[in-house]
This record gives sequence, C-alpha cells and structure tokens, in this order.
Amino acid sequence: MNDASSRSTYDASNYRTPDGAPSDIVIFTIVSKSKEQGKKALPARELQVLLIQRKSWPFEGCWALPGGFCHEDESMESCARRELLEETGVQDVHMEYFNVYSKPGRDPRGWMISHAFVALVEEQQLLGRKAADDAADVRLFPVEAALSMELAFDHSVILRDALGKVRENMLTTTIAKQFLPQEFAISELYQVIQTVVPDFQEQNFIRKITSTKSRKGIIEEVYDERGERKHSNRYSQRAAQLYAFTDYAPRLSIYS
Amino acid sequence: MNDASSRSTYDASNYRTPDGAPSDIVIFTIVSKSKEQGKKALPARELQVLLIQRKSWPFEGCWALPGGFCHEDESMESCARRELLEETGVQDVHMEYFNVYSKPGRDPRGWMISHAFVALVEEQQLLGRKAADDAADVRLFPVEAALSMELAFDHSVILRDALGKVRENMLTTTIAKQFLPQEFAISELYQVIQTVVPDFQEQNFIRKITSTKSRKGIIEEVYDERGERKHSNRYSQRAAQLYAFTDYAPRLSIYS
DNA sequence: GCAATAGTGTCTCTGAGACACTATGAG
DNA sequence: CTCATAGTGTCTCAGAGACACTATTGC
Repeated sequence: MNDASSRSTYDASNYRTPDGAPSDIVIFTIVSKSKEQGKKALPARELQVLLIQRKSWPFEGCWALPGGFCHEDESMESCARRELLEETGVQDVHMEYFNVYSKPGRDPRGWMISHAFVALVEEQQLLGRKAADDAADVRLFPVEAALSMELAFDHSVILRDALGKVRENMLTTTIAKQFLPQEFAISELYQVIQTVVPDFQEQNFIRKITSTKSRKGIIEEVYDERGERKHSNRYSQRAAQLYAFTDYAPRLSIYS
Repeated sequence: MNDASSRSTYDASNYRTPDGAPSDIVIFTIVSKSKEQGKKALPARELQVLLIQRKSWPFEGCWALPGGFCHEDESMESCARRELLEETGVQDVHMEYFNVYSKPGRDPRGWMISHAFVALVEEQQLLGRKAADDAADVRLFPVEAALSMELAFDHSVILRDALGKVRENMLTTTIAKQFLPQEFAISELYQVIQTVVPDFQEQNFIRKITSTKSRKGIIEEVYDERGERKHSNRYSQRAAQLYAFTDYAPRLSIYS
C-alpha cells in the first residue's frame, strides 16, 4: 500500500496509533565546587545532569530522565517546558529539541515515540527547587557517573546523544552564556567551555576571543555608568575585565 | 498532576493518544540544466524539491511533501526510508532527521505529530523513477518556486526549515558529496555549494581547499592506476584535477 | 615579598584576500 | 588564434601558536 492510496482511504480507526508521545528532557547544569571558602580562586566546575528515580512500573527504582506525555492541546516543545516546570520548578531556560527515539519495543508500556530535549539550567535555579522538594527521587549526577549507570528505557542512549549535542553546540554556538552570568570574566568562559568539552584547549584564549577581527563581536567589554571598563576580582587578586555576549552569531564553514 | 503520579497510575487507556506519527520527507536534488549540448561548460544547476499532489481529503489537489504514517514495528527513520522508497524508488541515500512538528491543529485528520527528514538525492536516481511512474502528481519544483506555493498542512514551514538545515549543513559538513560523483573537479564542488547557498563566495576557493593545512584532509587528489594524477575535461578545455572526499570531518568552533 | 590570576611583548609561520598572470586544449 | 576554464605568483596583512615576561592586588 503506498501513501496515496492510504491517504485516499484515510480513516484513523483503520490504523494502529501510537500509545503516547512523551518528551524526555536532559537537564544539564554546571555546579561550582568551591574548595575552600577563604580562598579566592575559580571554583572547580562539573557538568551534571538531573535524573529522577522512578517509583513504579516499568523500571521501578531505576533512574531516568524527567519527562512526560504530550497532551493533545500542546506542542512537543510546550510539553517539554511544562514537564520541566512541573518537575524542577524551572522556566524560561534555554531548551532545544534534538532527536526522536522511536525504536520498536523501547517502552514496555506500548508504542511510545519519545522526543528528546536538552535544557541548560543555572545551578541556582535548580538548588532552590531541590531544597523545597525533599523527595529523594530527584538528584543531580555528574555526567560521567550518569553515563555509566543503567538508566530506564533507552535513556542512556538519549543522555549520550544529548551530551554530544551540547558539546557540539558549546563550540559552535554561544550557549556558553546559559551557564554564565550576564557579565563574566574570560577565565570563567574558558572554564565553562572546558567543563563541557574537556579536551578543549586554547593557549592564547584571551587574545583569540578579544583582539581577533574575525571573532570580534561574539563578546564585548562591559562598561560602567561612568564609561569606565568594568572589572571584577571575584576570582582573582588582580581584577579581570568583564565581558558580555553580544547578539552576533558567526557563521561557520569548513570551506572558510 | 505531576509526572511521578501520572506514571504511578499509568494505564494507556486513561489517556488520549496521538492519532498518528507520520514522517514527512523533504527530498532535495540538484538538476543540471545544460544550456547547449555542443558547448563544453559547467551546466547551470538548480536546487529542486520533490512534491506530490494530494488526491484526497484533506488538502485535496494541494502540493505536499511526500511521507506517510509510521507503523508500530518500525522506527521513524525506517518509516521515512520506506516511504522514500515507495514514493520515489530511491534507497540508500543520505537522509537525516531534523525536526518534529506537533502544533495542535496542524492536521485536520486529528492529532498528528509529524517527523521531518531531509533527503539528498542525485538527480539521476529520481529521473529513472519519474519516467516509470507517469502519474502527474509527483514533480520536482525549484526551491524558490516551492517556497512561494501554498503547500498542504504546515509543509511550507517544514520546507523552509529544511532548506535552512541543508544550507547550514552544506557549509559545516561534507554533505556536498551527496550531490557530486565520487571524483569531481573543484569547480563542480564550488558550483554545488553555490547552488545550495547562493551567497557563498570564495575568491580563492581552490587554494583554500587544497593547499591549506587546516583544511587539508577534507578532499584529496585522485590518482589513476599508474600513479598519475587523474584529470577530467568534462567541463573545460583544460583538464581539471579530480578530487574525492575523504572521511575527515573537521570540528568547527567559534572559539577557534 | 609571595602567591595567584590577568594580561602583554614578541617572534615565527601559516593562511586569507586580492589580483594579475600563466597553462591547457578544443574549435 | 581565440576563448574558456584551470591553476600559479606574489604581495600584504591578520591571526595562530609558543613562551617568556610584566601587572595587579590580597595576604
């Protein structure tokens, strides 16, 4: 039966339909692990992912990605945002759709076609929620740990794909801003990139990102009310110039 | 109701489920429009998209993207490949998933969550099929023309998104190879890129892509059996060096 | 002064960009 | 010879990469 004939005789009741269209959300955050309070130093940072522990069949007791079923009156994106809000209390965050997971048999409950999103959330936003909700079944895990766990459904695969996507986007887009305050020091930016993409290394990072003509425009120096360049010594003795992302998004090309 | 409680009481029959999970496939091809047969010149090329004309409700008579409903025993990707084969006779082509379309009301038949793929097909592969199938309801349209048509459902949006995706990928990945023979001249590659991304312009294209160290490895010269560099004068008086894509895929970064 | 991070000087080599030039070969 | 396309010479300037050096400031 080809498409034309199937459509010409279309009647929904003729067909087996999916049993649900869930969204699964991979929520990444970067947590700062400041070693000693007295010391003024860049805190060590770690990429973590939020997982929930399932309370019921299937995969009872297993850790899984948060998510939930799409309603008839919402789009997948709305669904994901709703679930994100319900499960973490977080809204207005960077979220993007990245893949569909539809392998037959991936969900014992039936024919479920799952839609995976990546959300990038500041640590702060999650901490508030986690304090309020003392259920032990939602927790942040270091990504490496989560990757080696056996998650429910095909969530290990989804997590791996999501991590790949975020690593790619970290280098090709300006999503680093999702993990940074509005105004930040170059060293913070560098550290965020390295936290997500461990093998990222640029020896002359400052120069490239500031004094380069081609790159110029991704970030810009921040000035205070008096027109002076704004500095901060949050993380260092010598105060560092603060920068902010601009709206400029360079267009990359392998053909340059 | 939050996710945990909904799962703890899970029963498929409690929920309204989607009425279908179709795939829609945006099939791009580049057609060569050789002006005069006598002349040895690069043929003009044009990016075209394959559309079908619907025979039945809804959107009867409207042009639409090919596609069809997913079966319970296949993944979305399999579904798209099956539909592509059924509707165009084409298989083993480059195809990638790029987005989900789930806005409520997008399909008058019900709650349909559609999954959009882009396929890149060589002109040849489509021509054979189109000759065999003389139904007047499948045709190639120049992209610009298709963009200004009123397509069925939200297919105009899908087409626009697909074009954006292909343009991005044309510059950031080596998908150009999907439109080229195994061995090709630099001018062909350049022309393919320009066909898909009209404002792409590199004055010293040859040098950049060949003699550059950083770029070195995307393509390589082709040698014949005797170890001589292979040339072709298909498109020019002076024979041009032939190249082939390698497996190398450079990693792009805005932080370089 | 020391420690710790911010930021610069300087040198070399490669590549981008521009543009004129030479090379090849069919008609 | 002419023409169209392939490909090179050459010059300038910007940027990468490396590494040592100076700057700032809390303690």
